[in-house]
Amino acid sequence: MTQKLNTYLKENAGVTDQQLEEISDKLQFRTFQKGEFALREGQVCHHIFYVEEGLLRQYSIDHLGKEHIIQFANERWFISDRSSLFFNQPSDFFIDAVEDTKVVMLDTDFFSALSDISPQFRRYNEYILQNHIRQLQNRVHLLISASAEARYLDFIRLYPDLIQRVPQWMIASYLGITPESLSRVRKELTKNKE
Amino acid sequence: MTQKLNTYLKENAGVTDQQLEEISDKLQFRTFQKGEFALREGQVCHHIFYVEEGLLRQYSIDHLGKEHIIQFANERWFISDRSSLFFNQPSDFFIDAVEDTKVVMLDTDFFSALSDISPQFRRYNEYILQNHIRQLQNRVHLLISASAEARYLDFIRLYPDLIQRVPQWMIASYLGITPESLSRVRKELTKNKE
DNA sequence: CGCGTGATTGAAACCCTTCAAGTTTAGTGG
DNA sequence: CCACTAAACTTGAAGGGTTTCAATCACGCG
Repeated sequence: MTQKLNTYLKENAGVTDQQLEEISDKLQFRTFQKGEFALREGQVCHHIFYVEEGLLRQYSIDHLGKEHIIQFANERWFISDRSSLFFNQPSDFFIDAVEDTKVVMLDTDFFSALSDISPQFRRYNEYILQNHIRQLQNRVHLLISASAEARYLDFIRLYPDLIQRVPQWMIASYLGITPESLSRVRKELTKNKE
Repeated sequence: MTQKLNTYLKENAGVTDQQLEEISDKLQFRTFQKGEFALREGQVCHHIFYVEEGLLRQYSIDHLGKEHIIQFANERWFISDRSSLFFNQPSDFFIDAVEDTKVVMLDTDFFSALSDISPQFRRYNEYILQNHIRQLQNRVHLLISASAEARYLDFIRLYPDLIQRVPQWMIASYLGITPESLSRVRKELTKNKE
């Protein structure tokens, strides 16, 4: 058992060492090099990835070959195609490494197994899901109501650390605009600061 | 206990009559007339609403006074501001009735209480949450990658019944476009069919 | 009937995209 | 450590999709 996920679950979800022992067979460890795929379109997703170090992203490629980034996951975040995982369907998405990344791969039933033996984790799991819903709802709200500039400002407010680590064109893709547009938005913003 | 939620939980989540008895104090029944509010911006949301009959919508109003619809909920759907409910914060949203609507109002702890006494419901609750995430992810994906026309086509594919029940300007608001744009999109579509 | 709400249509404006070119940055091999 | 190259970022001009504003039309309801 890795130290980090261990610590994370003990601190945040009140999971005990003994409980972690019981389900240790549902874990694998891996590293992905920058650019390496954790999931490809068409595959069924069999794991939830917990990022110990590094950065993963989930994205689709449309019929014009353009990438659309659904989610980033850096340290202490879970990422997965829950659609594919939970409903056992081929994924529409890719997941790959933006940086060299160390992950823990959790089996499909890791969460339910841990839920069965730990009521505290059960609540924590619900917290994770509710939080995910909240975040997605926020994003939908921004996408239907806010300009490119407002969305960018929200992004840097929410994920200030990612700005340093993610190339600008990926942020543009996450925001649903072109790299050129983001460049111009940033130019405007520095202008107004002076 | 209303017949409909009762039946729903028994059929979909394997909940027993006895279990339903135990938590019957966490339920209230209400009707909302068309236009009546179930939740206003600034209030803390204390319930999850299960729609037995009718149609609710959740939306925000921006600084220009424009409405942005986050979600519709018709028969057999749950709706709530989970952000406000789960994290006990004032809501950014309104929920009101698009049609006269009969609902069951579930207390904040209804779901966790039922989860504690029914492992089957626990899994069903997780299913609901996962499904919600899947739906929201899909919507984010459409919003960052698809044109107004494509988003509208997706809407009528997913919610064919709502087309009949929801005024066009609300659909536009849900899609993140103006009523005028939606009108033009529809005009184009009928043209191409001929 | 007349009023209000929702839907449509047109013209101009605006935001963002596209395409193309140029500049900067980062990584690689000599 | 420099030279080279590819990738990322910037900038400009033209175009497209969507919005805005205003006017008109359609419909249901008191």
